[in-house]
Amino acid sequence: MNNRELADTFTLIADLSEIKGEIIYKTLAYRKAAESLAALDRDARDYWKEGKLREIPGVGEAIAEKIEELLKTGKLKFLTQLKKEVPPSLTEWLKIPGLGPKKAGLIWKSLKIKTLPQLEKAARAGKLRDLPGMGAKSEAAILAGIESLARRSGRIPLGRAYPLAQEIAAALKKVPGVTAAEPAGSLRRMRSDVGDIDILVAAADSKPVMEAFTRLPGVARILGRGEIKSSVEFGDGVRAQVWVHPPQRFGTALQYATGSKDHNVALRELALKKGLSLSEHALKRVSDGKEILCAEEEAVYRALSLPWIPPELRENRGEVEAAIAGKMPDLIEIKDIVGDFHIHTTGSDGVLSVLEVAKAAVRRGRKVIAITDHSAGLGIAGGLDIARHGRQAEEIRRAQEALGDAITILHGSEVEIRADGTLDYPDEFLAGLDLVVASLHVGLRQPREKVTARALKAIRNPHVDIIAHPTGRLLPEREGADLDMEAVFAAAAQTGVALEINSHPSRLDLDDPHARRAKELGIPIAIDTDAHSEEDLDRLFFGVAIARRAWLKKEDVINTWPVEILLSWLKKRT
DNA sequence: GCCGTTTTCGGCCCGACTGTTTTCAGTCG
Repeated sequence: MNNRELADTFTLIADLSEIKGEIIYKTLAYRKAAESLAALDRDARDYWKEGKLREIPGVGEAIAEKIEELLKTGKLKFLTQLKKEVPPSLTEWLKIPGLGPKKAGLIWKSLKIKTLPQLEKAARAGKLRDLPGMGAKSEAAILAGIESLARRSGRIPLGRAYPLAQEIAAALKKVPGVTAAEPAGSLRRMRSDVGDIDILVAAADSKPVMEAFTRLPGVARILGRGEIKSSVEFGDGVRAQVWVHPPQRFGTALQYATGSKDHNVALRELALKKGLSLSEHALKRVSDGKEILCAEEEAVYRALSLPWIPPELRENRGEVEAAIAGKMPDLIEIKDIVGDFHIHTTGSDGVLSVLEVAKAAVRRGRKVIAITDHSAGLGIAGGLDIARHGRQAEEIRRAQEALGDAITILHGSEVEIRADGTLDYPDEFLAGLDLVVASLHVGLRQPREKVTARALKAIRNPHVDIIAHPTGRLLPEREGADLDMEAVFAAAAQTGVALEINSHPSRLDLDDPHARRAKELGIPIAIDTDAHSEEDLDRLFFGVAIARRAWLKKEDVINTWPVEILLSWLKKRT
């Protein structure tokens, strides 16, 4: 049972407990443990083996015992019993906007129904409106919620949410009286997926903002509309909400709305120690209740004697402590990146020629790129056989000649790690390439031992320089391979191979907890675009954001190295 | 159920919004 499955199990326990009517703080504790497990940088199994389960935040005696039972047996007696008391199918209902645990429990107990289709039938038959505390409107809201559920598919990948948030913010900035409009929430923290889109607006009068917001193109449904907050749902099921605060309090509001929840809790605690109270609306002195107005977010942190903390770090993973100690990391920035070592061309499944993609890279300030088309084994992508590599070498030579000093073009390959663990090209051929990226695309569902062994074999091949998108996950749906990441990290640390943060929004792999762990172990990190088109080159931005969430500095990332240093690193790696 | 440089017991996230209410409960973030 991996971390994700453990986290899902505790989320299920929390949902069922809530419907059962268990005291709220118990369910919160299960949720907190689930979040911690999902964000863990190492396998929970390792913590267990080392007897350190209780070092995981939110894991105490009872939850540690449950984790142990799950790891040992794959089952949990407590959960089996709970499922007998509360039908697990009811958790489906909780995904319906506007229907929470209390109403779910009420409907289940009063009407003796427990599935989504039964609920829809009951709502259509008008059977919900007569239940205590409910009426025709709640019944209609549940029906609308069921329909919206059919359109929505859980969390929204950052790659989709980010441009939409920018559009909304741009539209609201044009409303008269608006002095600022910024995305907040997990999107501003650049999480790889977000639940919804939060926008914070500074304006003295909220009415025109709410008016404009609820009339944005694509809005299918207005979920709520108030003076401070409104929320809408777009036709594709994505939900967005806007908060409007007066400009002189914008900093406090933006800080609050950016979160994370845990970061804010840590800040509030720090504020109290300094005799201040921090809330959504204001920063106040406890002694006399006098408000410290913060129009800028920096002012909030300054009032707490802290440097401004970049949003990507605000996950309560030590950033508040680092800020207090004056040890904020100097995070990598997009301008630090000079190289891109994972690029496709028309040689395989890209749409640009070598010359075209090289020119596009020059326009973006890159000094060195590696052309890494797929190897022959990935037939679906039209991978190159060795003969075609000869022609590509010639194409690269001509492009290099045309561009001169503007950029260094390396001849590389994204070589397939085959299902049996061998690489797609013989070692003699790999040795002749400038740079070798190795990837898992096939056999991702192999058992842990087998798929891990394949990755380790590639890491230990002396010709491999970078392992691309190590887990092979695809957002939002496909989970990565069941790799023993600690083993992968140990091997990478030993051989000095670089692990990639793939910038494509559907990958973002390594994720930030893994990238942070890799950095701790001194493993070089690559941030590449895996570009198949010109637009893909601009998505480097997402990869850098993940690196920042992983606390990476410029020097941790090989794409920032001056060309000579990079070349000598490659030379040493054969 | 977790957690502690105020506490090993008694706190824990709280405010906006909606609907069903006539003062509040449930949901959401």
